[in-house]
Amino acid sequence: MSVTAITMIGVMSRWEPNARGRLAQAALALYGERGYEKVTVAEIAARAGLTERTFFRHYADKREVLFDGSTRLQQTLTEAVAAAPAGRPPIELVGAAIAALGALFEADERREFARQRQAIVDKNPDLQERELVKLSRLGDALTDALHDHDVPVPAASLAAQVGIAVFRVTFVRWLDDPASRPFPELVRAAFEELAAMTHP
Amino acid sequence: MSVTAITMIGVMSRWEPNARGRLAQAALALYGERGYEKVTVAEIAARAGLTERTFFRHYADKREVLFDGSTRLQQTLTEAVAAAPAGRPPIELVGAAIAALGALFEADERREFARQRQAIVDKNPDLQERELVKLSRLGDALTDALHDHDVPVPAASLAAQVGIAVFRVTFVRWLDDPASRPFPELVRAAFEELAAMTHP
DNA sequence: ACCAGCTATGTCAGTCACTGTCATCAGGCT
DNA sequence: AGCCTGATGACAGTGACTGACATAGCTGGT
Repeated sequence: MSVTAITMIGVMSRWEPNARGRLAQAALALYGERGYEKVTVAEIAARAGLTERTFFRHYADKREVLFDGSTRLQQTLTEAVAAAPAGRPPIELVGAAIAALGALFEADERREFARQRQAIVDKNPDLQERELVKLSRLGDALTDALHDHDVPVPAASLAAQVGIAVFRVTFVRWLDDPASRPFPELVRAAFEELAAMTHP
Repeated sequence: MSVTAITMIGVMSRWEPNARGRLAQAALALYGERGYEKVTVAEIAARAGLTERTFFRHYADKREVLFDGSTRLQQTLTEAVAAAPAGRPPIELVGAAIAALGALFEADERREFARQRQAIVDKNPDLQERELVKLSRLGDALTDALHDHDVPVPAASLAAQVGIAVFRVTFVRWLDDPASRPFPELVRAAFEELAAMTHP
């Protein structure tokens, strides 16, 4: 049993596997301990048992290591829109897509990871800058997905923008929720609030 | 007549005056000629007759030199909201505030400057990143201004987001407009489109 | 007129993010 | 065994940005 499940299942890599994951873990730990600015890339690489050069082969820059998940977020979002039945109102498509992100947030470790990550990002303007970009790209992807699903462009971009706004709010609530309610439930509640707000 | 009007009117500064403006002008020219990435800060400073260190005393970083106007934008926006009569619907306040930005875009040189600047920003992801941040902060400021003007928070943030979206669209149209219509006129037209879109 | 302080600038050394290039090493394939 | 490939290491270099200190010209008071 000295061989891990991953080693048995996955494609065997040479050297120590999962260099990318080790780098991300090391970065999160160090950023959390000393703050983003006071950590050098060389230190992250050293903690992961690698060199600085290798860090930059896995991540485009020092910030990107905290935003790795955004591609999976985008992918889940567009798949959910594509899988939805045709002819539904745009806001409903968006609601379903955002709720579908809950699948990525199920495990408790995920929430703990997200919490640490968010605490770091909230303390640094450069990281907030990058987060804005990621959310903007997420909105663009959502707009495209809606458009591919026969939603006319103006309605699509508006619905997508609203959807991203709801996501931001809901994500923070989910991180802070003392009752640990599941993410899709909070999404549903947020969209109901929104409906009540616009239909007095 | 060898003494310029500025020299006669303004407060005489030591050395050559307006170092900040010269840096901005040099940066715009060089970024335009060779692209943002292929220009060094030292080169910008040299063209302005200054040193690299002085550049960083005037601008926080290499990008910021292109985003100097955003503080005046923000100021104009909040003043316009504060000056509006109370009790009007939020979207109307926002429309008036965005239209008020036209005062900053009157002179033809302004349009030419904005055009050059936008061409540069559109070619570089780092600059686009910064632009997103500036627009986001503009939205925050607009939200605050609306809130101070007795608009409840949810309506304020929604109206502000919509306002920023309209601003982005209108600004591009204004830059490209072959008829050179004034900015506030285009803003009005955009808000009418929006109204028609939401009231079929 | 002199001195003191203030402010914008210059100078210099240093850190660190990021890149290009070449060497190396382990495993798979023939 | 020999070759190829993909991930890594080693190393040098560029350029953004910072901290510390020096200097020059103005400004105010005496």
